Amino acid sequence: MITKLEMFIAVAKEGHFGRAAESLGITQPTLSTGIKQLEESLGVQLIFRGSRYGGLTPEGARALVWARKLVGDARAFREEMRVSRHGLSGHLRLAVIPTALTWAAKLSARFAEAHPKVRFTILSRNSSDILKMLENLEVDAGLSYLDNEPLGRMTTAPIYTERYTLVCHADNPLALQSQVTWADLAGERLCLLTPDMQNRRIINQCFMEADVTPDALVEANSTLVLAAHVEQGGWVTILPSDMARFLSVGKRLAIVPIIGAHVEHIVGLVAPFREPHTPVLDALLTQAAGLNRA
Amino acid sequence: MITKLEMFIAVAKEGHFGRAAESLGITQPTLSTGIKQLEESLGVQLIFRGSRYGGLTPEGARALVWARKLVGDARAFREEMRVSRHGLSGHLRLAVIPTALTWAAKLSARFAEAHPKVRFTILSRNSSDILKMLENLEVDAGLSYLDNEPLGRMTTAPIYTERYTLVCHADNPLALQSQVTWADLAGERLCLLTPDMQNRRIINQCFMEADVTPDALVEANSTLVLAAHVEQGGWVTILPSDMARFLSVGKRLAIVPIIGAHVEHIVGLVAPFREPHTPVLDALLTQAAGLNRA
DNA sequence: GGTGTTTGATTGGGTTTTTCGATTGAAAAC
DNA sequence: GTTTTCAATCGAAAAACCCAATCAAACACC
Repeated sequence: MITKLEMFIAVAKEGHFGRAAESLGITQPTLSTGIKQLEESLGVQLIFRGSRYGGLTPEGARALVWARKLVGDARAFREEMRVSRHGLSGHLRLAVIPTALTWAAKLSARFAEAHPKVRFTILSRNSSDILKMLENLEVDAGLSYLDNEPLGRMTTAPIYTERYTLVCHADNPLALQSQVTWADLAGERLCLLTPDMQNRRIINQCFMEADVTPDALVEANSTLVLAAHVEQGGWVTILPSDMARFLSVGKRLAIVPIIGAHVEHIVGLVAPFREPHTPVLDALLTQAAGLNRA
Repeated sequence: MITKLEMFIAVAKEGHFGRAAESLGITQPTLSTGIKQLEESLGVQLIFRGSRYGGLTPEGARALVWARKLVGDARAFREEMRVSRHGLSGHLRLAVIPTALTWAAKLSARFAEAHPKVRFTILSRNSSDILKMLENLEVDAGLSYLDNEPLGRMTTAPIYTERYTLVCHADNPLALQSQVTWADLAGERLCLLTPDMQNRRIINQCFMEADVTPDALVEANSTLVLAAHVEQGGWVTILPSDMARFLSVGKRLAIVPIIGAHVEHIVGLVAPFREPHTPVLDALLTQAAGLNRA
C-alpha cells in the first residue's frame, strides 16, 4: 500500500510513467501495474491515461493529498524508530532561498555541534520550488520567507529578519555615502537575482514604491554571482545585510544601508506539519528557535 | 506495511498472538512472521516475548501510536475513495453509553433519512470501553460524556445535556410527589446501572453530596433491565429524562423530577481526530450538530 | 514434582504476488 | 508518411505469503 502510494506520488510529480519509474529505481511495467493495482484496490481511477499520461482525475487529486500524508507519516515513523536505535543521526535535507544560505550554514553548523552524526544536504532553491519540494517529500525542511507565500499546513520557526543593503565596489562614488535611498539607485547598473526569486520581487516592489524603474543588467540565481560581478566593478547589487557582509569580507566592496527600506521580511524554517515531527526535525526546529533568540 | 501494522495493533490489543491471529482471520504463524518482519524492517524490537507474550517494549508503545494513526488514516483514505464512487454509503459503527441509546436512535434515524445507503451498528458500552474501542479502531465514533473522561485527540460534537429523574411504579407513594430530593431516596430499593458506568458514578456522587448511602439492590448494564424491574414494583431507578420517558410510556410508571440535581453532564459524539475526517463521519458530526440545535 | 495444557517460534511446501526484460500498439511529432 | 515517444501487455523468474504440522518452553493443576 505505502509502496504503491509512493509510486503514485512519483507519477503525479513527474507527469510521466517512465521518468517516475526511473526516479524510484524500478522498471516502468512495475510502476504501471502498481498504479493499476492501486486504482483497483481503491475502486477509483486516479490518472487519465491512454497511451500517454493525461493528468490526475478529481479523485486522483484528492488521493494525492492522502498519499502525501500517509507516505510522510510512514517515513516519519520509520525515522523515529531508527533514531531510537542509533540516537539522533541520519540525513537532513534542506532547501534554502539563496539569500538565506549563510543562515543555513549557521544553522547546520550549530546543529552539527549538538548532533554530530546527522548529515546535511542543502539545496539552493527559490521559495515556490521549496514549497513544492516540501509537498513532494523531496526535502525535510525549507528555509524561506514565512510571511509572504501562502503556506499550506506547515510548521514554522522564525530565524531572522531580512534588511536590504547596497553592495558596490569601493571605488564607486556611492561607497562614500553613509546611506542611500532606493531613488539613488536609478541609473545604476544593477545585478540582481532572477525574477523567480521572492527576494527579487520584494526588491522590485521597493523600486516601484520609489517610482524608479530598476535596470537589472545581470540576473543570476546565486548571490555569489552577484558579488563576483560587483567585485569586477561597474555593477552594484542589493543583498540582505548578513549575506552582504559575508560576501564582501576581504574584497574591495562597500556596504551601504538603504533607507526607506522599511520592508522587512521574516525568514525561517518551514516544515510539513506532522504530529509528531521526526526527532531530527524536532531538534532542528529547536535549534532554529535558539538561533532566533540569539 | 499497513497490513503488518494492523497485525501489530491486534497483538497489542489482545495481548495474545493466537487470539490476535484469529481476530484478523489469519493463522498464528502468519502473524508471528508478520510481526517479526515488521520488527526487522524497523530495526527495533516491538514486543517482549519468549514463548509467551510479554508486553510492548518502549519502542513498541511508541510504534503503537504511529500504527494507529497510519492504519486509521489509510482506512479513512480508502473510505473516502469508496464514497467518491458510491456516494455516502457503507457502515458506521457506533459505541454508545446505555443512557444515551435513545439519542443514538434519534441520530441514526435522522441520518438514515438523509443518507439511506449507510448501515449502522450500534453497541451499548460503558464510557471507558468506548474510548478504548475508538483507539483500537473498532468503532468509528462514540456517544458518551464529553466533560468527564480525559479525552485524547478527539473531535467532539455535543448533542444533549443529561438531567436525572426518578422512575418509580405508579403505586409507589413517591409517584404522588411533584418532585423529590436525593435525600428522599434514602431507604428506597434502588435499581441502578453497574459501577463501571460513568452514569452510576455520577449518581453515586449526587448521593454522597446529599449525605445519603444509596441502596442499590439490583445492578445491570442495561436501562431496559432497570425499567423492567421498576415495572415489577418494589424498585425505583434514576434515569436521564429522555430515557425515562421512552421506557415508561404505556407502562404504569411515574417520572418524578429530582431537585438539587443541578449536576448536568453533556453527552455528545466523540470520534478520533483525523484530518480530514471520512465523509460519513463528517456527515454524522453535521447531523449531531443539527440534533444539538433542535 | 510430575503431567497435561497453553503459547509462540519454526519448518517445509504449495500458492500467489511481484518484478523484470522484451514486445506491442497507439498516439504525437516531425 | 515516417519516426519517435509512451504506456500497456506478456511470459518467465524471483520473492513473498500463507497454511499445516511440529517443537520447545512456561505455566497450571493435581
